[in-house]
Parts: sequence; C-alpha cells; structure tokens
Amino acid sequence: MATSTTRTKRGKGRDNQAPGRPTQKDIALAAGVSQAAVSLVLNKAETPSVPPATRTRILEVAQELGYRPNHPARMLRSARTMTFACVIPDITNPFYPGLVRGLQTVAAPAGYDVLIFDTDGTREREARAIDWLLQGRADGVVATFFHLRVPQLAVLARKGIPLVRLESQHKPDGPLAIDSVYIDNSEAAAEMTRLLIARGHRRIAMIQAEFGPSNRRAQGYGAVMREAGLSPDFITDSAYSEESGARAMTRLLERKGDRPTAVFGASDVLALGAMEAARNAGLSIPDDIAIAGFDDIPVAKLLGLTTVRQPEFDLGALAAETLVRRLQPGGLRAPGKSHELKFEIVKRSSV
Amino acid sequence: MATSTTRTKRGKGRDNQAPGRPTQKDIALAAGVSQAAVSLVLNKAETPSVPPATRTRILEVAQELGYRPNHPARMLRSARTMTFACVIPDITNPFYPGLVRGLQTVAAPAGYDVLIFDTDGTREREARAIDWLLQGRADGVVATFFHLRVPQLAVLARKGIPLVRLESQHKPDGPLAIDSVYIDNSEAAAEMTRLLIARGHRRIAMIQAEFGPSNRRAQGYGAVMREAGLSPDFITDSAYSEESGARAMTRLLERKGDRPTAVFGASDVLALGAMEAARNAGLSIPDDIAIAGFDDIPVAKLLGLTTVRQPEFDLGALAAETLVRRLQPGGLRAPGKSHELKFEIVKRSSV
DNA sequence: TTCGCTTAGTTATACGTATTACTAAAGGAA
DNA sequence: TTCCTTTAGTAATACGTATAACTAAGCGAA
Repeated sequence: MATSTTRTKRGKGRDNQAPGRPTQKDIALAAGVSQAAVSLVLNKAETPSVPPATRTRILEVAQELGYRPNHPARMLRSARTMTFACVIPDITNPFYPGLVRGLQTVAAPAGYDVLIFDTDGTREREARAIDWLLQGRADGVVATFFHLRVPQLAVLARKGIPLVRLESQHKPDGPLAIDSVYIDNSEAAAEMTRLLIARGHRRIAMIQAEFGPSNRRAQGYGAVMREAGLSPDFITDSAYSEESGARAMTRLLERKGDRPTAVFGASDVLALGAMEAARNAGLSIPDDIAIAGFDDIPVAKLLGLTTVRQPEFDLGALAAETLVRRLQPGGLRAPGKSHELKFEIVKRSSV
Repeated sequence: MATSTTRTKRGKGRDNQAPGRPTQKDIALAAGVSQAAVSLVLNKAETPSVPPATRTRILEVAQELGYRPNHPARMLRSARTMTFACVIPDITNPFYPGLVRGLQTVAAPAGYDVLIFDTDGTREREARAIDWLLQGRADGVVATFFHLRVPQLAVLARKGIPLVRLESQHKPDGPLAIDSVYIDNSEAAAEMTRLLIARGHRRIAMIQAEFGPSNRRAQGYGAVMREAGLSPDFITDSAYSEESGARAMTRLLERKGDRPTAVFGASDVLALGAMEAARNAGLSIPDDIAIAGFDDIPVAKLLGLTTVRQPEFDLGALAAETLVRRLQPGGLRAPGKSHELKFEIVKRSSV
C-alpha cells in the first residue's frame, strides 16, 4: 500500500461544478497554455505578452467550449458582486416597480444586477436586510427604511457598502457613504392641502400609516390646516394597503356629525382603498367626498385620482447613478449628499 | 538585499475585503483555534470533535467581531448561490409583482433570494438572460419567455440549472429539469368568450399582443367564436401595455360599420388601455361597449373590469416549491412536469 | 562573447469557505 | 509497559478567477 504522502483525489475533481461548465483551466488545457494566459486574454482588450495568434486560439477554444465566466469565483476574487440590492417594503405596491425599472435602467449598462428584498415595512425584516447585506451580497443598496435610522445603517457604510436612501425630506450631509434622494414630502402635502382648501373644503381628514413617509406628509398637511385656522383630522391605520385605506375611510364615514368633505390619503394605495369604501357606501366622488392621494402610481390616472406625482423612475435612476459613482475608485470617501427631485400636483377628477 | 526567494507580500493582506469585515481566520486567531474549527462550529449544530467550552468561545468571538459569512466565498466553495432568478418581461406589469411575492414567500424560508431580470419581451434580452444564467448567478430560474423554446432553454437544464416556465398551456413531460406551471389559457379565453356571447354580443374583437400568452388566448377565443358561427376579429398591437391597448381600441373605433360591441383584451393591461380609449371617445362601459380582460391584476377590481383571474401568487409559490424540490439531492434527475392551476372568471361591471 | 532587451508566456498566490484526512495528547485496558 | 481508543482538534486542499512576480528563449548591439 502506498503511504501517507499519496495525494488522495477527493471525488472526481469536478463533483462540485455543475456538469460540463468549462473553466479557464479547461480552455488552457485545450489551447496548450496556462490558466493565467487565458484569464489575461479573456479580460484585457490588449495583451502585450500574448501574441495575436495565441490570443485568437484561446478565444476560439473558449467559444467552442461555450465558456462562461464563473460569477461567484469572480465575486470572491474581486470582492465585487456587481449587484445592487433594492430594499423596499413591498414590491406589490405599484410605486416600487417603477422605481426598480429606473434602477435597472441605469444599473444594467454599468454591469450591475438588481436584487429585491421586501421588508414588509417591519423593523424585524429591516434588521434582517442589514444582516443580509453584511454578507457581501451586494455592492450597493437602494433602500426605503421605515424604522432604521443612520445609527443602525452606518454599519453598511463602515463596511464599504454605499447606501442610497429614498427619503421624504432633505437630510444633512454626513461623513459616511450614505446618500439620499427625496422629494419634499412635507411641502408636497402642504400644497395638496392648499388645493383642497381652495376648493372650498373645511373638514379635511388625512389617512395616515403608522410608519414611513406618511409622517412627513402629515406634517405638511397639519401645518397648512392650522395656518388656515382649520383643525387637522388624522386617522391612522397600520399599513400602506388598500385594506388599511378602506378601513380608515369606513371609520370616518361612521362618524356622526363632522364627517369630512375631503380625504387626503398619505399614499395612493390608501386613497384607492378609501375611494372604494366611499363608493361602497354609496357616495359619489368628488361630489359627496373629495379624495386625494400621494405617489401617482399608474392606476391613479385610470381612476382619476388627484394626487402628488413622485418621479419614481427618476428616483430609481438617480439612486443607481449615485451608487455607480460611489463605487468608482475613491467614491466612498465623499461626504453623503441629499438630492432633491421635484414633485408635481396632478389634478384629476377625484377632487 | 535579500534575494529572489523573499516572499513579497502583495498589498497589506486585506486590501480586497472591505474594511474590517472579519473572516473565519480572524475568529480563529482571536480564539486560538484553527479556521477549520471555526467553520465547523459555525456550520454544524453538533460538533463531536469540538468540546462545548471551545465551541462557546468561538461563538462568542464571532459575535464580538460581528462575523458574517462571506456569501461569495460560500457560493464558490459550495457551488450554490442560494438565489433564484425571476426572468419576466416587465416588473411594472402589475401581474408580476404578485408572482414575485409568491416566489419570495416560498423561497425565503428555504434560504433563497430572488433576483429580477426584465426581458422587455424581446428575443435579444431573453437570450441575454440565458447567457447571464450560465454564469452561475442563480441555482434555479422561474421564467416567462416569449421567444425562446425548449431547444434554446435546454442548455440551462444540461448545466444543472432547473427552470420553471410560466406557461399558457400544458406541456408534455420531458427528460430535462424543465418544469412548467400554467393555467389553461385557451380554455379560460374560451369561457370568457362564451360569457360575452351569452350577454348577447355578436361582434366581439380581441386585442392581442404580438408575442407571449396572447396566442393561446386568441386560440380559445377564435374557436368559440367560430363554433358560434361568428367571425373572430383580431387586432394586434406590439406589447402588453396600456398604450398598445389604447392604440388598438382607437383603431377599432375608427372603423365605419362593423364596430364591435365587445372587446376582449388579451391581458388586463391591454384591456385597461382599451377602456381609457373608449372613455376618451365618449363611450360608456359596458353600455356602449363591453370590455373584458385577462389576469385580474389588482386594479381590475377597482375599475370593475370583468376578467380571468390567474392566481399569480400561487403560481409563484408553486414555481418556487418546484425549484426547491429540484435542488434537493437527486432532484435534477426527475422528468419535467407540467402543473396546472385553475383560473376563474371574475364578473364585474365592464361586461 | 557578453549583456540587455523583447517576446511569450508561466508560476505562485490570494480571495474566504467547507470538508476530508490526518494527528498529538490523554486516558484506560491488558 | 504497550497498545488502543477517545478527545480535540489541525493541516491540507479545492472551488475558479485575477494578478503580481518571475523566466526561458531568442535576438541585436557593444
């Protein structure tokens, strides 16, 4: 029996890799060169040390074998995943798909893929997102956090993962690689509230969600109401969902005397739920009750919902551009910036 | 000067890894054990060769240093990405977010993430998706292909990447790891067409898209029309978008004599575009013109669109379950199966 | 002839992890 | 004492790629 020093071949050498995916080593073998030569030819446009003939041969063999670079191996070696994570409450909220498209549109040409992580707007899942990001699954993140604040997010920046937050207000610059893109939610809500008042409404309620951008929107609404000598009328339900909107509207309609004549939903989804509840109660919109929303999701147009337009595609695109810049050499050292985009009041038939 | 054999340390040893992300080696060093011991403790619930005391120490140190496993390294070593790819035409089509949620809901507990790849329904981007998948970015794929067929997709299965197709009809079993989930689109469209005929319509047009499930739907519609002695009336536009739907409807309305009294959109998005165009033309729905759709996207309910319900969440969930099963040991060898889910005609006010 | 330069590569190493094969030390039995 | 078994690990290797450092061969110039 051969003794201890015999090299024991574990498995058949290719038990791990899926059947037949050729590697650089295979190409090297077939072309009679070293793996290093293959790597050079495959990655550099010009290779002074490899003459055209060899170059061509390598490329041909690669072609023949159907070589595809092994992504995980590249990731490990280069410490780059070429992936952006998009951390959002819920992809089924129609606001987000547009954002994702904006992201992809900029990310793809730069070589980045987009991973979606839904948090459901809960603190627990937001924390899990952080943990997950710390495993090095993405080079950068675009995120909406309802619960976590800079102290909890700073760890990403410290570990070299730039973050772009989707925000509802200007954020002061900070030393870390945490940027934000936002529209002025407070001012936007204020303007919508002014519109409602201008249309003669005095009893205007706002349907809020517990967390998220709803707060800032409520601020703008509250300020304008008080300015006008009216009292803000908040009704809060849990989530940004139609069910929540409908539930809140139902509660409003159950009131005796001071039923509102206008309802401002803190998001379109909430407003749509409210619309449905109002219709089910036999009310006509806007005659019996006016309804306004926030976001301008694609359906809003179809339903004639008066709302605040957020340029979700542009927000996504801008976020991606910011990340791409951050990931260029030295980009992580720049201070965190806050970029404002403009909203627009879209007047339709619901007000 | 020391000579050639001096080991030159490239960089500072940690120039690649982001600042301060600790590795198993760091833990090993701090705990006074080997990297192998750390790996064992971190991954196995029971470690016969590591006594409780050492185990605890290692876990404590890991905790202290804030260790997170390096995902790329794991991927490389284990040849598993723990990622599913979801290849779809367009995430902004409201049909897909629900599907994605279904996917995620099953995938997440099994440890899989979900990557989104939009093809825009073009052949070129579908081909690129294949290429991208061959780089080993995902362990499994759920996909809707408009152009590629089994011959082009087989390469995935051959390289060990199981695929679940979202289909519009039953597919025969095959030897490869290519499964499908579907609802009987032809029968569903047939049933909707019967409903329209039962409501007294004789001139019923169908708005189609050039590629995708529209074909099968058209077949069901066509068959029923001919059976009833009516002539099918197809109008085709390019994509599954509101613009396409509106354009097609406008063309229909420009006709002189034989304007349809009912229009069947091959998808809800097409139907919604048609609705809008009809309304803009001053027609009332369903009195002047009835409109039906296909998919039952969330908006359909709000707009009272009569449509065919596809259980998109369940489709996604089932697809994910199929992939999870495929990725269990030996799962790749089972023949490809086709799973049917049931549709439902949802009658609302547009017909 | 000897040196130096160019050409055409190769060798060696590292990224972080998982796993197999090995081993030193201690304790118990014969 | 010697041998065996258990305990508590360690060493070595591989995954596929990228890259810095090295080198052998050939040629021209001094």
